[in-house]
Amino acid sequence: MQTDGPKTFSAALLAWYDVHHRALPWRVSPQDRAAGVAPDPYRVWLSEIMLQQTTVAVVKAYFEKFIRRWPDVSALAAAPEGEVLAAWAGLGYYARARNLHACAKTVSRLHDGRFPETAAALKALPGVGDYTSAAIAAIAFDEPAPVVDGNVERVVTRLEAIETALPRAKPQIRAKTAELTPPKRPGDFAQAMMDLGATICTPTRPACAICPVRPFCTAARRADPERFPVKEKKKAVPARRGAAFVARRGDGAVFLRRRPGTGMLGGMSEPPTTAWSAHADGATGAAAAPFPAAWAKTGEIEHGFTHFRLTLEVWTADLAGDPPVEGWWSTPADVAGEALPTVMRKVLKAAAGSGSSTGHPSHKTGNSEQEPFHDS
DNA sequence: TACCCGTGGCA
DNA sequence: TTGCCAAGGGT
Repeated sequence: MQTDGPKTFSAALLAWYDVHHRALPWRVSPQDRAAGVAPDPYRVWLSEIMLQQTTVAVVKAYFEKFIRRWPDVSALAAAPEGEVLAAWAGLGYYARARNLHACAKTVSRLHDGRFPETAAALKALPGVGDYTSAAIAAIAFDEPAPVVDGNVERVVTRLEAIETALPRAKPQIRAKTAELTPPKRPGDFAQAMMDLGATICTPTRPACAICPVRPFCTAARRADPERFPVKEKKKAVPARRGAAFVARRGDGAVFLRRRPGTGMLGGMSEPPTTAWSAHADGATGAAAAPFPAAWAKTGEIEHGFTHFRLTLEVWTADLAGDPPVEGWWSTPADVAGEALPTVMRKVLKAAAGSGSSTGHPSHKTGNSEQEPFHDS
């Protein structure tokens, strides 16, 4: 006869986590935690915001960069928003960065630089919702709050073979998670659930054979874990079209402007673009340019957003003077540090080295000044 | 409630 | 190529 495994779900999961937990830059290991090392709420919060809908692999480098540059919440609060957005560029969902900065200022001023210690109080902060408030409360402050992210939804719907489709199943999942969460080590438990979802209870081909909580799992017993979670079908994403206008100066600088502070890519930088029309015949072409110049179409880029696919014509012109619109010249040395979202970096790449107007992204050749200088 | 909001990797 | 998915939140 074999020895009995742990009697409770959380005991089985935590025993597994003690051995197989992932080592992550923002994480205190269960061993260190047991030895009395307290997580830094600032690091927990920063990592949780970055991890919203974003992969661990991508977040690591951004997290290290932010911590080096802004070691505590007051340092982050003191930074200009533009610098935070520039550091965030490429991570996506830029409202997160604006809310991150707003939250840092709130904590720094209203809370004297210390984060609230309950899920309820944390949830009042900008950018901190149901998931993040529970995660911070559990990990940083040992509150047994139910932490439900996409991993937990998958694990729990499989455990219980929940047939209700998401998002309607959320209340049931949350209730079951609350029931499973132990009064001791709630932070390790939450992180263990997420590690389990990320490494064992994966969306496809889950590794049930080595799962530490298989004895508790209904879906594994029925041999159909991949059916869960059941989700509503998503609508097809529409296409939009527009044009971007890259003005270049003799020294290679490009002309940028700042987008409106809210909405799509809010507060981020861009070369001037038209509105992005849902119609294929939307205003594009040189006539749609923000100011007259010898515009030449040098390419097109495509970019997938969450709710539409964008095709952007790329128009290029060389300018002698300053354009009659608000913005600034960004030299080749400065472009890397601009708050340019990925879609706009694609535009600049498509415009670079386009003096011969084929539109094919090719490396710079240094002969990009053959268009007549024009206008001002 | 349903929709808005980025990006990159992978089957 | 297309769709799905990743430690969701705001409105």
